[in-house]
Amino acid sequence: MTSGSPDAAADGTRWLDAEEQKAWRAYLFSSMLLQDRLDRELTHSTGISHAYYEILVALSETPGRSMRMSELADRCLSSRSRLSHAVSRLEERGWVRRQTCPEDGRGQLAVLTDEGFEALDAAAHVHVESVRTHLFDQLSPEQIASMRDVGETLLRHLGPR
Amino acid sequence: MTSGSPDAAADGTRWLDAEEQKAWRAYLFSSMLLQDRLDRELTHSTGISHAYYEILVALSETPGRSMRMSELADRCLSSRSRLSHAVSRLEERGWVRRQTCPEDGRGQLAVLTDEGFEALDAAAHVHVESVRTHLFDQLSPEQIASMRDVGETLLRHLGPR
DNA sequence: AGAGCGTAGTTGAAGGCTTGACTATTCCGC
DNA sequence: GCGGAATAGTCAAGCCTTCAACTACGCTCT
Repeated sequence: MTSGSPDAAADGTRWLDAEEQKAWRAYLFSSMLLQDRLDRELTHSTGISHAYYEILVALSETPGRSMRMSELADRCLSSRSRLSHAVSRLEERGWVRRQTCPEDGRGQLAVLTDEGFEALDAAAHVHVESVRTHLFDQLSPEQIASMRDVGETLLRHLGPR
Repeated sequence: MTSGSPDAAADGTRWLDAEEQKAWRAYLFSSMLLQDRLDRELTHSTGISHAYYEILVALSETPGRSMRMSELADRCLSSRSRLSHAVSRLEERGWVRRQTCPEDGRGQLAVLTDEGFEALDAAAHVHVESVRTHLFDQLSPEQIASMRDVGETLLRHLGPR
């Protein structure tokens, strides 16, 4: 919807003016295209989607290579249900296994297996190279700094759900 | 994967250093959270997902409120198959109808109905207000300008598939 | 005219995600 | 320690997306 007035209209809606529209669309489309591109390159050359990759990364970065399901879900910006399904599929591939949590009988630990670590290692090369090619190689140091600044500002607002 | 060296390692992979990691994650997580938030607010208060919204917007901005399927797919960053399914569902709701293209017998035109336009009109208020609240209200004019600049730079690289 | 090729769009099956309901376990106040 | 509330995780149904055919039409060369 392109609508007339730059600020609050008669109906109270604060429509976007033409410049704001352009800024918003450039941001939206670029982030969608970038995510799409990275996900496809990763999926096609390793068989691991970006969502699964994030799970493996999170586990690999933790001492013991294991994490509670809920914590893992939070880190991966995933719902619990989605994570549960994803871990089941990773388990089928032999990359992760479940283990009941010693401290809390309700809890489950997702543990990265050695096979999982190897798969991640292979995927990491591909993924990092993609991020460099499509993001860092395209931007100046100043642009990278602004990108981070904008990202962090938005995170402070969006982070606490 | 957090890996040691800042630049090209022995294996040739140009790993990200700690600062690059932070910049990349801030960008990725903020754009994911933002899209998720906007989509949820729109879906919950209007029953229209962001993907459908984009389709309706594209149609509404065109003279005749109609567009060829392929062109529509491109504008919505959608595959043809995905768009075809989506239009079928919008058709069931009575918001869009299909019409064979006069100039090219192979082609189909998606046409926005009056009901579709009304639904879009209602949704637009909600969506624009969300974008303001979660994006523009959070950023300074300088940040907005950088966001646009970064987005446009990335688009020039990613746009031509 | 007709063969062959490219383009436009659709379809169906397979798999992923979301929602909401459900089970199991722990925590807390008495 | 016991009953109720809260928390952790799973599961099933339904929707969405993807992939790979598949149909239908137009274009070109002979």
